[in-house]
Amino acid sequence: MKSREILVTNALPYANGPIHLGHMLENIQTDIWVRAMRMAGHEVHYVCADDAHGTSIMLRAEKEGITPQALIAGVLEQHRRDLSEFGVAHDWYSTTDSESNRALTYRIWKALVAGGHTESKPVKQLYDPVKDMFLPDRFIKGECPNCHSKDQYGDSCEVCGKTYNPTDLIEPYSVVSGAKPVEKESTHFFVKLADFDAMLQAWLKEREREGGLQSEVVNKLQEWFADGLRSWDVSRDAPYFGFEIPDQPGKFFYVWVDAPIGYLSSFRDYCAAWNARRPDTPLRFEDFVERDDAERMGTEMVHFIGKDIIYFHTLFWPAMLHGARLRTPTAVHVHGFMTVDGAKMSKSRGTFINARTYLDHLDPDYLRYYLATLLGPTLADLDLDLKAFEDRVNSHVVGKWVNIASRTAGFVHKFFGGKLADALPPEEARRYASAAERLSACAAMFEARDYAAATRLIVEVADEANGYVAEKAPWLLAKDESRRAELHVVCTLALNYFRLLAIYLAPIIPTMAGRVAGGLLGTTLCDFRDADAPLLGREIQPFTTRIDRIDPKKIEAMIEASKESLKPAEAGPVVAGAAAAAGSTVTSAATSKSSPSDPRPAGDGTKAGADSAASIISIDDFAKLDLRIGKVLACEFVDGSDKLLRFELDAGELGTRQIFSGIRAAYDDPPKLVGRNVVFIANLAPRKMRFGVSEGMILSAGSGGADLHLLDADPGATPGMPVK
RNA sequence: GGCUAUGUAGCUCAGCCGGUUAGAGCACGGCACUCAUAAUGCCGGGGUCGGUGGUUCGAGCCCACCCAUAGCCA
Repeated sequence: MKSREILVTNALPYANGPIHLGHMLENIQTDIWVRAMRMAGHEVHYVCADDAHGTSIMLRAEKEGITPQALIAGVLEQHRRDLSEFGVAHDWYSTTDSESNRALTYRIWKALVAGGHTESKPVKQLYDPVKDMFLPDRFIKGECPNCHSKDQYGDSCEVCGKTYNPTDLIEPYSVVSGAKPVEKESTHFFVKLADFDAMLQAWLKEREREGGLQSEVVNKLQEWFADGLRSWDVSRDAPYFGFEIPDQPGKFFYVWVDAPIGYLSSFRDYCAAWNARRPDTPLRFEDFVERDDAERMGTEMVHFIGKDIIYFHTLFWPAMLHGARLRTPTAVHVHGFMTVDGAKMSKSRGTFINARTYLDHLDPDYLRYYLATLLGPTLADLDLDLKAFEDRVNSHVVGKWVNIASRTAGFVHKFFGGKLADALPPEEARRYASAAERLSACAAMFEARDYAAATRLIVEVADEANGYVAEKAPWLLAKDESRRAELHVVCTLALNYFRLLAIYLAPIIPTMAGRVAGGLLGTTLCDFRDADAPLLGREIQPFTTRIDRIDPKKIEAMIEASKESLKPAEAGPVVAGAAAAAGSTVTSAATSKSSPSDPRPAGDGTKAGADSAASIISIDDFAKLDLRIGKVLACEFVDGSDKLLRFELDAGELGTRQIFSGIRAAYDDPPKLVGRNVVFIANLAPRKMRFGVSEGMILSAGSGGADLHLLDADPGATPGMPVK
């Protein structure tokens, strides 16, 4: 198959609250897709960002007594950490409150203005006379005009379900100040969607035909055309946290204008960083974004979103792009929502689970696996049934898959010096080929986002593997010395079944699959084609990597902790909204503690949000680093420190180096690291520590704490070799 | 209220263009095995396919209406 170049995004989490399991559903779905497409040989760029603007953020920052910039910077850090610890491997994670996003937003707006696709007209809206601001519907409450329930929001009644206008409320009041809102007129700016009617209908049909849009999504959108596309109000009055509209002081872009543009500006920042590091193989932003370039290059742009934000992504977004002569999305993949134990996530039941709370108790790959068994290409909602979650992960992952290796590897070490057989006899070769052939269908299932089908197939083959082992009964063969060759073959095939399954499980449970396959077989899992031929004649390691079963006590503890976590957060009704939504306009228990920090740095094209991962350096800066391969000669705990490990590295021509590294939480068995090649900075100024002098720094990936992973070099790298 | 979806064994789901006794996994019961993290293998019980009516030689699958659930309604 021809290798494709794909820009992938998932919806931007709102920077007003922590990542919760609803977000994780989407991020996991997208991440599995990205990993699978890469394993199928395609080039995928996966970016995301925080959605940082809007009234909610502004008010929340005010309430906490900090600037909105400080608020979103703190949240951004949390979001990045939570997502990366779940194994969601965004290539770039930015924020919509960046200078590059401002520039792109302005460019698109100016193109729309120049094309005559905008208009302005007066709009009457409810206004808070005390706070001096216009009130979005969700910031007005009052008595429902239909059922007379008290304290209902301005757009719909949660008791009777009736939708209405905020002006219909009886005894309305502002959620912000409590004042009675008054009607006030203001000029708003609009995008004339009707200009794009024909273009959008054609685009929808074409995308549906090519599989870029689910037909139920296109069906749903028909109602918009049936009623005739109205102009879209894209402006908000000050005070508002967002981008001011060019030449219109006091008018700001509605958050939904610059949010999707954030996909592109995040990607632009990523391209800049990429090109600084790899000028020889540049990544051209234009090839993915400019209409003509994208068409010429055949690049794709794929969005993953929740069903709540369909129309933003399939009407407004393509219209804006088209109006600005930019490429439109190749695909918008829509998923349903997650419920927990059959009901909406509920704070009081403890089923409103934040990503962090989950991570405190359970391994992220468990959830990734469980969700994969449920995820299909439809908009149907998924239920996290906690009992099923426990049972299925324990049965499939541990009982079936890991068990294959765990029950056969021992024989290989006991009788065959840890080496796999050099060849398989015809029956076993046929079995392997047939399993590989059947599993190869997984690649297409992953691409079609039918992970449930892929896991079904994987489980089927795992069952077959266990059946094979039971049928051949290696424990009986082991008792008969004359049947050693047979035993060798059985274990070799079983371990190859295991490896085969690991390859196709890798997109779903990358950490577990990588750890087990790496630890036992000494192989990496990054290409589906590795499944074509079995691993033969190869030495394997003893089976020691445990994948623990889910302990139900940990699930209980997580639920308890989720109940706890909302207690300190009752800060008042900033916004409530549909709390279970997994899309981008989600708010929830406010647990972020942003430290007071400086406001936005001067706009110079670098990312705002003030943090390390993003600023751009020149090639010269990079050249200053002397990165080297070091072979671990010794590694031990450091007395008096619970964070540090002491390393002695063989640095080749540089001699030996002593380095203290704060990775003890992630590597609690230091002798195991001896013999490994690591990457370290050789020209870092030596630093005297209480325990001795540290002569460099060892590189590891991750967010800190137990989430740190040493970098490995492929065979061929020798101590002292420079890393460039 | 309108629209789009969803509703199949205790649980989570699969059922291609309507076609013989409706499938899987988990859970449950029995047997076997003891290599393996009480893991695995074999056998079994369990469903009027949300409801009602209709089209058809034949419907879980098509049509109508109803009920429940979810999301959206610029």
